[in-house]
Amino acid sequence: MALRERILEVSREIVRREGFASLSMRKLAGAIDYSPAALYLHFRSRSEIARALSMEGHLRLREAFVAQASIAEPAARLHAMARAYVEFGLAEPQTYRLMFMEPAGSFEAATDGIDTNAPAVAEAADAGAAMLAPIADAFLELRSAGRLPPHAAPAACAEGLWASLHGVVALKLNGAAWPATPAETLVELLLEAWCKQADVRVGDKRNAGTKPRKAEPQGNSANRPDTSTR
Amino acid sequence: MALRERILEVSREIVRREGFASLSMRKLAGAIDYSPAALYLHFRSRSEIARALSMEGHLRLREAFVAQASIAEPAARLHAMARAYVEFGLAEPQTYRLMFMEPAGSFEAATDGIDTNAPAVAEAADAGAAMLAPIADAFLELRSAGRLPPHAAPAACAEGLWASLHGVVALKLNGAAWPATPAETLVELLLEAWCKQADVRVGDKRNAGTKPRKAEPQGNSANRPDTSTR
DNA sequence: GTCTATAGTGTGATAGAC
DNA sequence: GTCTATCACACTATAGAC
Repeated sequence: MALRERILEVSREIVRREGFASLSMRKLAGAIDYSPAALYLHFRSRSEIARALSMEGHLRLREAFVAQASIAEPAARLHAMARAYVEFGLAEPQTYRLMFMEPAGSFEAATDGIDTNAPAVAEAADAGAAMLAPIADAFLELRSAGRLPPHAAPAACAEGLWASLHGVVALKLNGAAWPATPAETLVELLLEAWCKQADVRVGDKRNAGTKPRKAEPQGNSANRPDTSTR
Repeated sequence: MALRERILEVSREIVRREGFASLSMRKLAGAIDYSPAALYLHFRSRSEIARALSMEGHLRLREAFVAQASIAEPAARLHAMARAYVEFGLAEPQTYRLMFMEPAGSFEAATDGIDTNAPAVAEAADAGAAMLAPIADAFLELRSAGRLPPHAAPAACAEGLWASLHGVVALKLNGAAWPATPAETLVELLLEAWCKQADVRVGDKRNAGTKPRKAEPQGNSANRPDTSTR
């Protein structure tokens, strides 16, 4: 029983270091000093391990978002969440790959049964919804405050911003020469474009910069609460 | 000699249909009715074929951009190029994957020699630069016209917009449930955000929509010149 | 230039003994 | 629960005959 946890633990480490592609059942078995066959007593297949690890990743990402929830000003909160997202992706490239850059069929093909397939898809959809919800909330607040055109659907905006951030991370992870612009700069540009209130930056390092038009009163919200969800 | 072309031709077709991952030397050899060994007389390795196909793709993408070059209004040109980009990605998912979603090491590892490695990287960088240049040009025009904040570097904006578009395409190609919003809608949102002149849509289908504030005179530029570069 | 044959290495998953 | 042994594949790339 503890073995299942141990398998996940070691898998997590291998994936983090070498990527899921290089996680083979043989290698994994060797790392936990068991025979390959033993793995199949706790996981139906290699892809099921992938799904488990992916879900773990989504959980961590969600926690990173929750840690920003106390920021009252919606644009600043969006900023913080966006930065957290990109930081997560760059800090754990292989986990991010597993979560967002694996072709859809990979996991579904694993659970071949029709019944067992459904929960997998639902699980993935839930993870997506849970990630997008706080972003959409922030957009909704922005729109309610008249800082966004009324025809901008919060859900669509959230997906659009997410896609943009994913683009930055994905290109950076590929390690090519392009884009040459640092990820942080790209994120700044992105958010400046998405919510046109770029001057509102609560409790951030470079607050003195450019044009400080409107200082937000709730500066205390910068003290992010500890990630005690864990 | 014609064999090299034939190899590329068949490879292109296989990749287009099944993706590069499923292009094996055996399968390829079978498809052209030669032995696997014959392939290595024209290509050093499988990855060299990948590079060739990727470059072909970049060429086609560039042509799609050139076809929009006659649109005088920079925001409208950006719109058109963005749409062309996403259309290309969605129309040729596997080629797009090969071009932008393959980890960087894939091709470089192929040409193992140190001398032969350099041109490969240069080639890739050239392709990136050639793709970004027209986008950056449009942003430069926008800024010169005072329609973009002066601190927005055109090159960075171009990379930012590219990353955003890539994010949309990449997520859509993965075939997951998210994002649920159609790609076209996301692109509209994206561009509305990036260049805040969303009402300028030259010669487009849904021109009558929303708020037609300023009709552009050069509607004739919508007739894209034939892609005769080929 | 092109072939046959094969080396060498990897993989996921399972049957059946203990 | 765990093992050994193995099935049944796939792959890139090369050696050497023609």
